[in-house]
Amino acid sequence: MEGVTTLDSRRGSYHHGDLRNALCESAIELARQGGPGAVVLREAARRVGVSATAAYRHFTNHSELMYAVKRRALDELATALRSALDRDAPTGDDGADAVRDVYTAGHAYIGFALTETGLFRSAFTHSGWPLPVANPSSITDLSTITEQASIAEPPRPDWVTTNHTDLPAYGILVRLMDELVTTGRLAPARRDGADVLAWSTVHGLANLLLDGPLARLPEHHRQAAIDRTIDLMVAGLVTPG
Amino acid sequence: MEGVTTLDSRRGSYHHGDLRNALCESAIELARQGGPGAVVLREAARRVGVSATAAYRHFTNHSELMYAVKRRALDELATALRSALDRDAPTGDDGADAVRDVYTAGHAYIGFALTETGLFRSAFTHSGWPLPVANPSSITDLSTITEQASIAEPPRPDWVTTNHTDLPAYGILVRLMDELVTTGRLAPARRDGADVLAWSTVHGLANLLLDGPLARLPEHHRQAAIDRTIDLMVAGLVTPG
DNA sequence: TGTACATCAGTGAACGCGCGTTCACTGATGTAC
DNA sequence: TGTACATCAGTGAACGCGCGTTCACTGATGTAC
Repeated sequence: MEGVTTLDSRRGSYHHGDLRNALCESAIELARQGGPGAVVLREAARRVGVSATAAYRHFTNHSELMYAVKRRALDELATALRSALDRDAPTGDDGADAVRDVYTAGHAYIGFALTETGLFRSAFTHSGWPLPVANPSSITDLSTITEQASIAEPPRPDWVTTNHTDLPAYGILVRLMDELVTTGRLAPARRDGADVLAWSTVHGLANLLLDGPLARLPEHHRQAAIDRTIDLMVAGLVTPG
Repeated sequence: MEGVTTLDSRRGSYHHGDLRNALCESAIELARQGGPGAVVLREAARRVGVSATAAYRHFTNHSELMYAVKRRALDELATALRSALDRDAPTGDDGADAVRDVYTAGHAYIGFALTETGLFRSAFTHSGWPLPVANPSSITDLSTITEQASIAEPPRPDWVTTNHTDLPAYGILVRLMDELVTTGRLAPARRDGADVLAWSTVHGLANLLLDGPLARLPEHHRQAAIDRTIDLMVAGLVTPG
């Protein structure tokens, strides 16, 4: 047990030992409760029990902290999707499973937006700092994007890459769409852009429900709108099985 | 010409005569240039050439000003849609026209988001103050909504109603979908929720392009993503003509 | 038609707030010899 | 193994900023008699 002392033995001492992560965690919690506007550097430091100045040893400024929160929020979204999908047991009918997975992911996406609203808003707030570039299926020449992206990179670009692993939620979506094609439930001619369509649909619905004109639908109408929208989206995409 | 003096003759005098509108206009301009965060009561007053305090004769607080901006931004969106639709001349084939109108409106929606980004963000920013409730086609019992809505109303609810006229953009969408049904291009069984689906799709795409992982697509890929997404959405909805 | 007076629509100074950020600093840590 | 010293990771006070909002006020307007 002696090898693992580093973190715990340092806690409480003058040197925190893991302050960057602690600040991140604290900032995420602020975002979870109050959305992107609640991500206040001073408050995050306060909650960790450290002076505000200390944060500047680990983040060049507030934007970088905000950016870290944004990335983490996107990760939590992906995790939510993944764990919803994991709950689906295979039925033996691969095609039906593939379609069902799209439903599941769609509902999980909306569910995340409605229950983790603060994180959802933080994930998609306008930060000024660019996200990694998504890689829609309709775009074949990835190299161009990667290039273009790294040219437009902000000052310290090491925390930005263009790998798919950086956008796990999008990776999940791509996999789901591929699965539809593999099982013959999505015509290959419709595969291009199908991921962006699916994403746009659930993302737009989430936003309309949160901040748009659907914000005050009574609960059961809200659920009906969600079900119906996802139904129509899937029905428009897949070929009947 | 003597009857119309009121406004102009008062301008420059101690009493402005139309300060509420002037502040609104000023605030809208701030929103246009900098989004919802740029809507600063003091700055709006400054630009009108009036003390900040004066604004409090016309708005109870900053939220009410923000709300006015939000409403106006939604109006401008509707106007953009309408004028794009007006540019389409009838071809004689009503069914084809109805489908084309959906394309046109979809592209105009995205276009508005991309060119009037500040206003678009302001229209859909989280304000804390509720918008009028949209009235999705899948919800038949309007009276329930209206009731529920007015119960949950904020202190001074006279500028909030639940009429369709208050959500002109949504009214346009409803009309387009009805037209699809009338011309036989949308199966009546799919009519319910079709408006919410269409709205979600373009709204989601707009947000992903502005603040999401599609934000940094190179221009021509961006245009391809827009075209393809709207194509797929329409294709999934209408019956081939 | 003139006048007294209530009301309306402005003014300008000030308040408190909390933020991001900078500064000069100091205690803890790790490393070269 | 001990020691000198560079570097690292914190501290606390302070700055400037601009905001929303309140206060006591005053000049302009409109109305009753």
